[in-house]
Amino acid sequence: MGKQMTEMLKGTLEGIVLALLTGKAAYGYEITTSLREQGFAEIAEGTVYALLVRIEQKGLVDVEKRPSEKGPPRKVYTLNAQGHKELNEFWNTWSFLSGRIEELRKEGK
Amino acid sequence: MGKQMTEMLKGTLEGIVLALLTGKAAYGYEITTSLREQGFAEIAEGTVYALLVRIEQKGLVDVEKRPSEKGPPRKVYTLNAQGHKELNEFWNTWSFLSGRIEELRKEGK
DNA sequence: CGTCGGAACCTAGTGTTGCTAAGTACCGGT
DNA sequence: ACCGGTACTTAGCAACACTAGGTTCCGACG
Repeated sequence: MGKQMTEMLKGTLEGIVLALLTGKAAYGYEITTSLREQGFAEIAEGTVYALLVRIEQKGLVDVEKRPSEKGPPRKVYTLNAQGHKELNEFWNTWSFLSGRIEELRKEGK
Repeated sequence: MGKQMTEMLKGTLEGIVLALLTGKAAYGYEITTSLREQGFAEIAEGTVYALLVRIEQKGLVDVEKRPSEKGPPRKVYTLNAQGHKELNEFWNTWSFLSGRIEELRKEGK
């Protein structure tokens, strides 16, 4: 993974995952492959699982264990009220930063 | 500063500063106040200086010391060829990430 | 003359984050 | 009995922004 992308993901990856969880609960392995299909080709598996542990401990998601036909039980994550709130703040922060940066890009040319 | 913003700045602040330097050389104190005027209200002074040391060591900028009428000599930073290259990569990385995230926002509603 | 404040810069230590690399557990097919 | 895919976990590392101090230089003011 590019070093730049790695650093840029800090602070945004959590929001990305929260956004992925809106409307549709999902489990770790699913989220990882989903991210890869959506272009985040080289996101490390361990990164996603660590992030999920974090947002669980922050109380942003509810967790339910469901048996799988193909392997060990899945941990299914659902966005709860606090998670929605956090996601909302994420969009606010993102909008501000994104706005500032796009302005810089315009001025640049 | 919001925790989210702090984390989100990782990986983008360097690009922001590089962008600020395009076309116009500047020194640390100037960059800090400039950032604050542009809405990054609570950026820590030390953060900017540390970042400047970093991009200097990476060879992205040329440095020239100029005396100041009002205090210790200023270190004026100018974007060099490698800096422009890095900035270009920054815009690519940013475009990709920004595009992905905006798509997530659309899908979210 | 001394000192206070603003301009300008520097640095050691901390917390958060994503990555690396390795491992464990479960199951079907060969 | 073993391999590969599914699914999750963990310890240690590197990069980055922040905290909280500090230093240097100068003019103004009492």
